[in-house]
Amino acid sequence: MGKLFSKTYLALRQEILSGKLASGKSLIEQTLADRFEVSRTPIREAIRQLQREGLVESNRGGGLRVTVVTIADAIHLYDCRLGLEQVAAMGACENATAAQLEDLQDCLAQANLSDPTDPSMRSPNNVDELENRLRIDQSFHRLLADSSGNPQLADLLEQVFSKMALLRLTTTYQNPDVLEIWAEHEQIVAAIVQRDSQAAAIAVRNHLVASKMRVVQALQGLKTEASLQGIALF
Amino acid sequence: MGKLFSKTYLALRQEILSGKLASGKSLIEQTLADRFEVSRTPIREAIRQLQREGLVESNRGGGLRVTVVTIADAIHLYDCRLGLEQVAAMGACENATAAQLEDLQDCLAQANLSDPTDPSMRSPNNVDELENRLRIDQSFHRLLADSSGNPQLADLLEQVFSKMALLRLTTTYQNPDVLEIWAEHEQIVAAIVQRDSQAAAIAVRNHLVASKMRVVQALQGLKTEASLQGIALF
DNA sequence: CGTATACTCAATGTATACAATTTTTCTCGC
DNA sequence: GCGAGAAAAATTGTATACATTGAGTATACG
Repeated sequence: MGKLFSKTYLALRQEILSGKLASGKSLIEQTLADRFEVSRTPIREAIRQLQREGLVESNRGGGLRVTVVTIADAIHLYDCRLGLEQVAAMGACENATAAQLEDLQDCLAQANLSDPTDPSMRSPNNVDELENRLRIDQSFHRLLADSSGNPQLADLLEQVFSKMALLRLTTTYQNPDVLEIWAEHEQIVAAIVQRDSQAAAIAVRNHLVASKMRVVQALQGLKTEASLQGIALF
Repeated sequence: MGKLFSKTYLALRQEILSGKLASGKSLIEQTLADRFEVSRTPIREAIRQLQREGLVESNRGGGLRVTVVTIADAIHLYDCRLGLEQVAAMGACENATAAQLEDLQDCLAQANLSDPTDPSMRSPNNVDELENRLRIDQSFHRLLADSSGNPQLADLLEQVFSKMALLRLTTTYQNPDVLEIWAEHEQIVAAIVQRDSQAAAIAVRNHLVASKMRVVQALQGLKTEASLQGIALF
């Protein structure tokens, strides 16, 4: 029952999100078809879907490639989130169901579980632990988007998140402090629970402005580091 | 040099935006292929692109159709714009080039040209004139998005605009007063010219909140009107 | 008469062959 | 050696045939 294109879509997506297919890598239909042992047709369909999600973009001069996210893009994406997630938070104050509020709180609980005041956990060198936290963070923001009761909004945010996921591939491992976020998340949830949309919007704004700053700093750190080694990152 | 799929894409897009292919109409590859006298392959490519733009969506139960925009969707889309365009306006205050500022002002001038205090022009029964104003309005908002210097943002807004264009097919002709907007547009431009991002954000907010209200009222008018006639609009 | 099963048909999914186009590489003349 | 131009290869675009799936219909059986 599993359509071939959806299998290859999932596989490709996984490879992109895991970095196995690096940012900027150009996608050749025949090559992929050979690798996945299907014809070009399902590959094309899979690529189209990835294009819709923003994980694949067209190379200048024709051809497709895995989307490249530059520092400038990162900033721009954060600004998009800033606009959209404030609206989402206000929507959530009006429309979040009891179940959704619980889910949000569960998310916080899960995060706290792995984030005691133990300083060794604050900046874990453990990659699994980091990935786990990232997953929870993504869940949180996705949950927030869904709670807004605005599917159009959730859709747009999903696209932004996809591209940010690409970004994190290069960033977060280098910058565990990005995970100061949980106190900020708690403020957001608190405001939503109280159905205080002004406070929620402000909390989201604070969170995203701070996150943006953290990430940009991390990226610029990476950049100078890379340029010292003569690596062209962006 | 014109690839077939781009021709059929343009044709299909035109038909959708002009209403010739009505909202909700389901798209059958073979049928379209016959009509445009090409094979199914370019049709599929064209449809995928339209899907990316949000003009085509998947029907529950499989199959694709021209996107249906309900009243709820209209509200949701306005909320998305509210978030995104405020950010756009603030970005424009920082990044708009002299040329872009001029373009924005030209846009206003063009609108005023066809909007003297002549009351007969205020609610033109002239369809061409209405379409012209709509075009100018779209240009204005697109220009605003571009002036932000944030391509990601412009991209997201473009998607929103596409769906709104579908909406206007049913709405605006019935509701010429929607075009009270120009005074509001002037405030936006004034703020951007002065590089006052707070004022710009507020002006955008005012404009979109008002527009949203106008459109929702118009839609609800349509709805009751239609239900009186036993027509299921949404 | 109702229901379940098999059939039919319409639509999409997949493979493949071929065309058109673009890019690369090779060679020839300078 | 190097640039122009032609041959070759690689890549995407298009057509078409066939497979699969799913929805609807007819039919046979209880």
